[in-house]
Amino acid sequence: MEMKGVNPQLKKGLWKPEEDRILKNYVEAHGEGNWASVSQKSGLMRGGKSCRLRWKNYLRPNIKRGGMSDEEKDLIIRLHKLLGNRWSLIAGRLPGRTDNEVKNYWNTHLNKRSSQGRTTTISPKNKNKLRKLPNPQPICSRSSETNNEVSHAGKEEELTVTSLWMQDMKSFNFDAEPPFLPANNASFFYDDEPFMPIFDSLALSEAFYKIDEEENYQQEVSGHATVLW
DNA sequence: AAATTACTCAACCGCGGGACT
DNA sequence: CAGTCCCGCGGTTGAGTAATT
Repeated sequence: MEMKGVNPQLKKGLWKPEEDRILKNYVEAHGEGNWASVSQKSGLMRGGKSCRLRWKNYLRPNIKRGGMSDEEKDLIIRLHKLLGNRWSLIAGRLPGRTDNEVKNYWNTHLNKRSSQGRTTTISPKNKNKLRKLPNPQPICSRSSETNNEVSHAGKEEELTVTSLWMQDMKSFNFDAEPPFLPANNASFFYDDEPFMPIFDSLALSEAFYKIDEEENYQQEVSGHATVLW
């Protein structure tokens, strides 16, 4: 039996353009899947997981790059409220965006926890630990955003995001049509990743139940339907 | 101008689940 | 049923870069 695990021959780290070209050519010729053999057959000295990730997050057709639009930000916030950290599910609602990109965007731009408590000077040795400090604030709390982080370029964006969030809390209508079908805007979804209404709606309805049970939102929110589905 | 600090995001890791034998 | 393989997910890291001192 062959040992699984670390292969010191395998290359790690950032992909070079030449490696991208090899992987892209190989996958376009042979199709996706069986990533473990890709590195051998293509000549890439990369692990299967690395190849798969590079393809999925970067080389795959129809990947959208660049900053998130306001609509995408709004959608991420809303879906995260519903689904939590189920990034692949959230990314499935954002055409051209990957779960990794959504996760990164949330952690760096939308998650207030990651930007709180940075006012003290941290030594270089500890700087990486800073992000791991537990934070008692709930996700998306706005409690501390007025007393610091007022002097960088992201301020305007944060205000936009948080105002969207406040708007969301007022406008999201949990009595609206259940999210079981995408109705007439099917073009909203991936062409190459078909929407799966049954599984998706199970997850979403589960999220609805949780919200209903834990926070009793249905009594608090009312008004017009919003644009999730 | 150089050093330090902060931030971003591509990529890695470990784990769990499904398919197959 | 147990073992193995493969895939996909979410958490985390750290290199590269931008901003600040």
